[in-house]
Amino acid sequence: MKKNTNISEAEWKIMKVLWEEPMLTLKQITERIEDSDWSYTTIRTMVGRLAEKGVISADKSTPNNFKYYPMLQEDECKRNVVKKFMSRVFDDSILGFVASFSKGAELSDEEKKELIKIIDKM
Amino acid sequence: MKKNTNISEAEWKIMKVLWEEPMLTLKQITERIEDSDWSYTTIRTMVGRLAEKGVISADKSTPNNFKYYPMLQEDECKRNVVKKFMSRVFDDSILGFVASFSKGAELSDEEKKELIKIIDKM
DNA sequence: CCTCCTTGACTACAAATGTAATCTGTTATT
DNA sequence: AATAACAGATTACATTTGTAGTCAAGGAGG
Repeated sequence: MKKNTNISEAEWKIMKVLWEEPMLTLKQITERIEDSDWSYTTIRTMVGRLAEKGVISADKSTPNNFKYYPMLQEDECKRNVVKKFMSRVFDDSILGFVASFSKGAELSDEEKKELIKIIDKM
Repeated sequence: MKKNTNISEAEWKIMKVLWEEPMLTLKQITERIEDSDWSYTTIRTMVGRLAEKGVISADKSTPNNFKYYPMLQEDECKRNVVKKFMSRVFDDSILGFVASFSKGAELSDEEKKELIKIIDKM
């Protein structure tokens, strides 16, 4: 297996809070992880791994109070995982995806309108 | 960690061929896995694990020539992973997904039309 | 009947992931 | 100063995943 830089399922939770607010201490991250029963050390591990992977980095200028921030853009990461996911499950067929999605979710009229707008623009 | 029944990335390849054509022998599966450099035993392992997870099953009435077939429906599996994926990456926002997707892919006019139809119907 | 090939079963093993506990150094408190 | 409380580093460990090798049993060929 070659070296891996993927963001794992659990790690996404961390990334979401860091993209929302860059420059958070471990403690702050912990506070912002919603409804998770992870222990502090678990989160510490995730953060460490994300740093190893180069997805985030730490500002160590404040000892005992490192601030963590993303090294990769949310947008780019999402685009990447979408691409992989679409290929893995739907052979890149957006139609397939939407068909599948539509059977499991409801859309408001607003959302529909929004969506159609995006699609038209593509 | 609790018992896992997810279909892993690599396993999806197997499942795709089995959903396409149920009732295949290992050999046939091997033949149908496109452009993969997996060895026979690797595929054997995957198939074994899928069976353990209850995703597929084997018709053993023909000794030395087991036929494998899906126990779960393609549709259902896809809906499940879509749900998980959407929650993990996009907090269930289809808008977010489509916005992201649209930056990495092109759509033909046909596809757009199709898509809009699906969305309208939702 | 004995040998070889095919098919299926069992074993292997490193990397990734989920989930932490412990240890150590520093800061704040009494 | 002694100690408690926290932050960061190191270590742990079972599962899952990717990737396969080896072994055993049953048929095919000589």
